[in-house]
Amino acid sequence: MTDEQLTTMTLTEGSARRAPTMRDVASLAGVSLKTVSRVVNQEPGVSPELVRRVLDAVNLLDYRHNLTASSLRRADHKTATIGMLLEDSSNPFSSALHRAVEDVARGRGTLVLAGSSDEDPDRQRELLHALVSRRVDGLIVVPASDDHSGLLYERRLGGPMVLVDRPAPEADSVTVDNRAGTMRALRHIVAHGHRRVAFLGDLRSIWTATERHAGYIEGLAAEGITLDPLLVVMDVRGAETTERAVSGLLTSAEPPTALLTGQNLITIGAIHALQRLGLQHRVALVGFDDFPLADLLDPRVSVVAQDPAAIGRAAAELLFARLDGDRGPPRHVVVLTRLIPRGSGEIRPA
Amino acid sequence: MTDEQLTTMTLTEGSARRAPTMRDVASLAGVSLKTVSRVVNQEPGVSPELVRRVLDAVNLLDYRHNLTASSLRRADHKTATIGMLLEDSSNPFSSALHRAVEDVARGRGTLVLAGSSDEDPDRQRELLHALVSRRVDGLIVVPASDDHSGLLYERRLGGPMVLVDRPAPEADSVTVDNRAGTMRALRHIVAHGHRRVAFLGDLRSIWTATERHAGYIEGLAAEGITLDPLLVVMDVRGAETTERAVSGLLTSAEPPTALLTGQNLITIGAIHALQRLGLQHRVALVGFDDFPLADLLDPRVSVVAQDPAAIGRAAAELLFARLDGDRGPPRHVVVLTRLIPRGSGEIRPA
DNA sequence: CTGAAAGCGCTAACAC
DNA sequence: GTGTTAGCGCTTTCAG
Repeated sequence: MTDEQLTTMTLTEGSARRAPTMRDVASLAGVSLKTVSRVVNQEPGVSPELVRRVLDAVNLLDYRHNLTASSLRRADHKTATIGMLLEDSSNPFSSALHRAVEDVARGRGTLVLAGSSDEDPDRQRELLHALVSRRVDGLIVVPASDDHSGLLYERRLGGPMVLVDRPAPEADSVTVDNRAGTMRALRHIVAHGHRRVAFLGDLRSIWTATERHAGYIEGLAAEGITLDPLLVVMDVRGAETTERAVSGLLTSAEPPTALLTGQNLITIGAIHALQRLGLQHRVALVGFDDFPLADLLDPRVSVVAQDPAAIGRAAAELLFARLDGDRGPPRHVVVLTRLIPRGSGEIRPA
Repeated sequence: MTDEQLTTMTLTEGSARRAPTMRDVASLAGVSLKTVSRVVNQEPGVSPELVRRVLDAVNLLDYRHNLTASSLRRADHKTATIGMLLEDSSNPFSSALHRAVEDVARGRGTLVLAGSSDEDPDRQRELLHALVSRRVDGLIVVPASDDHSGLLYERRLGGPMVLVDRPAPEADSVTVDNRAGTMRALRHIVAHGHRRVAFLGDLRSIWTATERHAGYIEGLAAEGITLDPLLVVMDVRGAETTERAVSGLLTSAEPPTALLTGQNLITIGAIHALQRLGLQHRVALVGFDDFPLADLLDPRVSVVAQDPAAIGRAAAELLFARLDGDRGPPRHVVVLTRLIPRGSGEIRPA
């Protein structure tokens, strides 16, 4: 590039100037396009003198490497971007997951393209399509409902995929010990003298909900307590319906003396109901999944805590192992939950 | 594509098959590449018969449009992806923001590439670079600290940029009425009989922290109360340091009768300290920024609430207006905060 | 060590 | 309506 050309570019700065390309850098530095490519990609074997000239030109022009063009031509077609399908990026579990994945990805120079499915299979399909169209290197997915078929089909086309929170035999997955965690919670409650423990669970279409429900059933059996179907409410969704369900339970003829809630928002709804009835210090409560400020409430809320950061990290590491060429059979990581007694779960029956 | 070729492809299905391209679709459908492009991009003027043949071939081959190649060639160079720089995707304010932007973007067929800067300018630069390299169509940024220079410089190169939470004259921005909101909170506290109101603020390097501090000062003046410097603690970061600061204030010779906290985590730290001292029902508290479960605590926490969803929506709409060609001067949207009295802010002095 | 030519998968601009 | 040609910005391949 001659001085005259450079001047012209400077003059047109105000307008929407075309972004400089490698060619521009090359002609300004007086080298070939390929040499610029080598420097930009930090390939070895370029003389220090040329490296300097190229770098100077890069700075002068504010050249920014175009990864979209790069990955198009590149043999491995990698975009250094992974996709993530969340249930809802605004809920604390999802966002902690997202953050953990982001942190692992950053260490590998990779960015995360995330979307929220809201448990809607259509939305999930749409997002999946959008991510595949952008040729993400791999996917981390919290599957909406249990329709894994479309998901696994798409996996055949795109790169590797790691399932989170809900497993499938054919794919890598990271889940928690839902049954064992729930059983431990039940044992804990029973150890404090309760025999009538109600269980409130999420939509039965969600795998974790049925697993936790199963854990409750197994736990009762292990403790030699007969299941009372009236104490089980499934398909509870969100805080509001939970409030009604809990109120119904507690004002019934034979109310439970303790509650075991199968999910975050259900726990919060239950607390609302207990407070409204003034029973928060008389009815025991253990929730599955921890939440912020659980230790600031009165009573402090006992929970079976998941570790979303550990889950996210595990998922990301599985994915990157695949991207590094691991062709082994599907791996299924189970991250353990932890019972945190804080007060609400240690209330004894009247 | 002949039948023989198709058979060969089917046979190699098990191995890592190259993803089908438009050419593959074209030859299978017996049309030109351009016709496939027209169908895939839903351009008008293709006979129904050919549309059908192309679509059949697409389904048969599981063809997925390659957006990276498309945007490279396309005149506008749009990638249908926007970048978002957050403080920390795992905190509730950031994730609500993210979600709101995602929702607006979805309506425009656009995906969101997000990263967390953790208030670190280096990390911010790095992420910015990564986003620009991927040629995002535009950026929504919650600036780390107040070093806007690098940010605005990058803006000249890339597409449009909207600043959130911290404004700059040269760029579009969405902020909240930090001063007015804080003044309203102070007036509210004073109206309940307090004269000694302490203020705890975040790092002075953060614009919102200084604005809220200024609101406190102005509020005092408006109420005719002399500022007592001993009641002001700035540069409080996180829950722990807050706890120490609050304990110090409340055990001093002339303790405050009310607390005004300038940020989420500071409010929570203050509650911890108050609970530890058993003063939560004696010292009034109003926090800037709402948080989940604030209405489940005892006492319920009065706050000046921001509306992260509205902020995110506004930011996304500003950005898409620019992407639609708006070349007007920078616009600065201010989203109003709202005082929510819940109990803690209505405690009267002893 | 450096460079010229070809082409990644797609769309723009023009033929027909 | 449909097809042909050129080329987006880059990396690959291969020649020097």
